[in-house]
Amino acid sequence: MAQQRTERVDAVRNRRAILHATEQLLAEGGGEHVSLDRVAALAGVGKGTVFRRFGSRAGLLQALLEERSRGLRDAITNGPPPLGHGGPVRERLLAFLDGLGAIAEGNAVLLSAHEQACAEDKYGDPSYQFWHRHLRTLFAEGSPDLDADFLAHAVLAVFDGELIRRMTSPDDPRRFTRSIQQMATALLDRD
Amino acid sequence: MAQQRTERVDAVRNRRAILHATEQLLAEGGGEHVSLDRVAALAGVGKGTVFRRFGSRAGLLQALLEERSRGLRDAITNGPPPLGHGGPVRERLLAFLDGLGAIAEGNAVLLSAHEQACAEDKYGDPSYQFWHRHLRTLFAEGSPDLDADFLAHAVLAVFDGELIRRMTSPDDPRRFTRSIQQMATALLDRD
DNA sequence: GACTAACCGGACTAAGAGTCCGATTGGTTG
DNA sequence: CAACCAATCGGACTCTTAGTCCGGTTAGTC
Repeated sequence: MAQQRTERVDAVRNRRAILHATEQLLAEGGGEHVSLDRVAALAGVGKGTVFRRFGSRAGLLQALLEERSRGLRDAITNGPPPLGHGGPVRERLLAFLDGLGAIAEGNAVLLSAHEQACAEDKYGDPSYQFWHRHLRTLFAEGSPDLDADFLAHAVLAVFDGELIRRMTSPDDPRRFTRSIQQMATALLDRD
Repeated sequence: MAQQRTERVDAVRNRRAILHATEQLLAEGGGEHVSLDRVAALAGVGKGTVFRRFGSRAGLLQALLEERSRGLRDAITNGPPPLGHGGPVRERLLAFLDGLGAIAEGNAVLLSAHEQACAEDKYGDPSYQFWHRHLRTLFAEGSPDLDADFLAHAVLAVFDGELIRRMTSPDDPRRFTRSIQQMATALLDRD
């Protein structure tokens, strides 16, 4: 569990620089503007360093996304209800979608880039699997007549960067979250 | 409306050859196996010809997909209920999803390739807009309390090539369609 | 049969992902 | 402190693919 050998300080510094450069490029241009050449140049490191740290373009974006969502994951795993275990399904579902929706609304460009990079291995992504398991559990309890596994995929499929960008405007910044919360609760059994 | 000048026979022949070669490559390898170099070589034409006909990789896949879905579009626009206009919303929704689901299940690889190629202009695709308008109309009538525009996008977001491939097995070839029909009807107002 | 506009093909360019290896350096050990 | 070495660095290199360009060819017309 403990790291086998402490990471060298230059390695740590470079990893930070790379992540920071990636954020910056995402903020400037669109997600397609982030080539690894550019990231390396802006971070002031060589291209090889980027690949040694993150393995691939997909790995880099995944790492960034994971950093942004670690808090929500922790809250679900260890925190109190309604995010953590326990409490009524409806409240837990709303709380989860509120959290994930906020992350998505704040990182729509990153989300698009990640989708494109992970192309069709997105179902193997650890974060994806975590969200999916969580949703599946909630739907299995709250909507026993439907296909919970499918519903979990369906809800996650709506978290599309471009769709979110189109739905999110300054004067209604949470329309996406509100709509997906309405949709998800409509899928629960009516009492 | 009539074509300005009849297309030359070699042009027609080559277009057919290109589409056919694309189908064949999609069937053989995965969607990422279809490079335009390969398509041109297999079709026995030059690369320039592929681009002159279809404009881009995205255009080529779009054309193929449109060919597969023209029947459904026609049936919705001009045919009798439940696909065409008229009749109860629930039946129209089920009929539409049955049709679109069948196309998707039969062309999952093409769907994946198209998603990747169109990247993030998929909301501008004429077919997408057609399906979206149709769904939005149905939800607006059948589910007036929810965000119909959003629901239409949400349902279409689930038509993901990779997801469909994972859900479709020989001994339950229509699980995807069945599940999305259940989901969609659950989103309609209960009577 | 000649004319021309549309069409053909494949060499060429551009760009980006991922690899490789000689040079460098942080950390450790005596 | 000095020497050592394994982890790390960087950028040149390869490979693949989308898309462009233009000289040569041909289908359809008059």
